Amino acid sequence: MSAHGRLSQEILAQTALALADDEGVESVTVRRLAQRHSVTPMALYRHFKDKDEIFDSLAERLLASVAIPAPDRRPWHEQTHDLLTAFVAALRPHPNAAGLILGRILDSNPGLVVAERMLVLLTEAGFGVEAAAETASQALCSVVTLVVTEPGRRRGADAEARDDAIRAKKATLTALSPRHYPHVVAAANALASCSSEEQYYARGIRMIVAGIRGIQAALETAVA
Amino acid sequence: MSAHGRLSQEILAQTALALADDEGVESVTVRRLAQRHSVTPMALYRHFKDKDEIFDSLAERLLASVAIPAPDRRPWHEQTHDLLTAFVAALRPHPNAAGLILGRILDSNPGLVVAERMLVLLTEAGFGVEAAAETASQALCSVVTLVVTEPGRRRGADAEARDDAIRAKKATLTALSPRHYPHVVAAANALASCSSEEQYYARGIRMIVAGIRGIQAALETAVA
DNA sequence: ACCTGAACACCGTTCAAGT
DNA sequence: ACCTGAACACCGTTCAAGT
Repeated sequence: MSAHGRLSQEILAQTALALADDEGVESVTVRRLAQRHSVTPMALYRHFKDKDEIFDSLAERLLASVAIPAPDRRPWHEQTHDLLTAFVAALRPHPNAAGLILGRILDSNPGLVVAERMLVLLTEAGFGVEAAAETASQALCSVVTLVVTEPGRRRGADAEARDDAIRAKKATLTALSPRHYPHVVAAANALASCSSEEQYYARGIRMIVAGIRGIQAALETAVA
Repeated sequence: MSAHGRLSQEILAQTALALADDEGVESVTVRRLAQRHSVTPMALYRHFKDKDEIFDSLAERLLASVAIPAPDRRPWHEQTHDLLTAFVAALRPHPNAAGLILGRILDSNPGLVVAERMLVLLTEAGFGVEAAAETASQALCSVVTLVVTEPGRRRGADAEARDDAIRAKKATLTALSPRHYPHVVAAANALASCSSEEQYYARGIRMIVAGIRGIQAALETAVA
């Protein structure tokens, strides 16, 4: 790669994301980013004030990749389900970087678009301003956490290392005292990895939507 | 402090937690931990294999501080509510460190005790082994995320800096285009900070429990 | 305008040594 | 057994300089 006019926020955010995908967020350093572009570390400081801004850009890039479904005439909870599903679909390819989104949803336009859409749906559902704000925040953060804590994923490890880690975890949990932890031992396999990622995410999203509906029901009985 | 026989895993985990509370997790370094005990950095390596083990111990300490309610005869969802409330109560004093728990619940006995209790309650509710495992994991991780992403908190900042950050965030959100983000602008205050932490956590926990009950209801209709 | 180079204060971790 | 000291390879960031 040449080192002339080839740098930009966008391209550096893309490289940072690739680096996080390959080796984990802790491997995203100013120096390694510079190295990938055959450039001095200091060259990056033309495009970013500091390292945190690199992570801001990375999070923005991730949020921009959410394919927000167009509003339609179905009930709010079905549309919420689809919005959260789209959110998860955007994050799943990037489990190492997804956690960076947590404090940054309201810090970029793509994140604000997602938040705005969520608030619209909760307003349709009858939530007041404050309840909608806190519920939207919790729903979006829960979805991120679903990806970050997917059982059996290992930060920045290749498939083989991942399988070894899962096997080791299963062995450890299975070897626990069945007297003290009978349910943990019985569930060792499911706790160490998902048998089906699709089922894991489908159930997780259903649970979040069900939670919002539960809160909403309480709202309505309070009004009545 | 003397430097003779004064070090131990427990005491170092305590110092690490205090350091995280005061200045954020990124300030928890081997060298600063050693400094707080008037000791050479290398002295810590008698008690920990590497830095990650320090975080493991810190997480274990946090999980050990959960005051798990004694089982009683009330319905599973009420007991689940109280268990999650106790979990939140243990984490709230340590918002900077709470995130360290996320991948570590099954890595220590105190965490396993919490997980086992959660699995017992979900089994009472009628969940199968795999559904209970994934649901327990999601519920506990969501509760952690609730603390980590509490609106308006700032990692390792004092009260004044925190207020400044909240004021700035409110101003930024309020100044957004009301054409593009009407609901975000209207909810600016609630998005930037909680007006009531008690309400925020109460609603958050209710939403998680309601989510579990929603999944359970789907289970029962599938059986019927 | 954009990139380089040298320097500074930090970091985790190794190895060999002290007592 | 427990801690020290010097060293190594890394890190983010500053400042002054090149073109």
